[in-house]
Amino acid sequence: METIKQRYSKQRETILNVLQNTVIHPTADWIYKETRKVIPNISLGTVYRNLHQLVESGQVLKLKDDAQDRFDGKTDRHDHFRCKSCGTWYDVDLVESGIIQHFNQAHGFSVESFHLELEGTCEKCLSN
Amino acid sequence: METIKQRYSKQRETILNVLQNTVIHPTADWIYKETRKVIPNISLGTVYRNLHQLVESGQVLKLKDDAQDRFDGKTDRHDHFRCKSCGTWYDVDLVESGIIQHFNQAHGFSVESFHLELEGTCEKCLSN
DNA sequence: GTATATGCAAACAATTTGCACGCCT
DNA sequence: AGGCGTGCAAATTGTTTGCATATAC
Repeated sequence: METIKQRYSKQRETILNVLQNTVIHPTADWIYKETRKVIPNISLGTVYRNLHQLVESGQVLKLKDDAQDRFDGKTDRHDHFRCKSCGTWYDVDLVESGIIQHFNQAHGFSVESFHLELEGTCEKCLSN
Repeated sequence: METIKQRYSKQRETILNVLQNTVIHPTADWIYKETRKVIPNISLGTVYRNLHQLVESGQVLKLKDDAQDRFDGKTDRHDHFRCKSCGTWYDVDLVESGIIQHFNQAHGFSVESFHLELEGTCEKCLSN
């Protein structure tokens, strides 16, 4: 194990700030453009490097969209509703039972499909 | 709306066969290599084109992994457990309550996180 | 015969990386 | 001073596409 020494950088701080002040679950490119408003000469490579670091250190979540990666500055456990029509990602809270019906009523959405992805360590790897 | 006219092709049939006879949720490249064992001169472009068609026509599911796409020949509704250590995707069945505990006991897995992604149409788009 | 499917290679788009220089600590 | 961070541009990776030919119907 190796502790990552992370120095302060204006670029990283700005990127994190941008992410924590939006609800749109943006792509790297959107973040890049937004960050440029504050640091006009920041490079795309730097944005990617810092996003990667922020994900590693748990300050930011990486979401799996169709083409590009998306990022989420909200790191407390929550779920998502993704509109098939406009692609918007909404933050949502789980309800314990009658999930879908309850959900549609509460939000005015129309849920057509859902997918639960569990992550952790499988039996095989646990025994290694 | 346009009905897609899909002709028979040995390539597509073989790809679908490969997908329906594995549980590993493979990448396009793995499918390519596997298909080559049957049709040695099949091209990677053809594999991608057919995977896309099979997804469109609902015969195959596309999963969102980290880097590459993964595909699933099992199309009935089900969920996944993904091992953080070895990356394996397991097919799993949801249980109605006490999901995580029940789950760990039933499979011998150690669930560390989960994420429910709902898809459908949002309120805004419903009114268009 | 005609539209769909193919192999091949070139094009693309998102992301990563090597390098020389800059800036925290 | 030493090492992490940066900007830039080139490289890499996964996927898509144009084109001429082959095949299904």
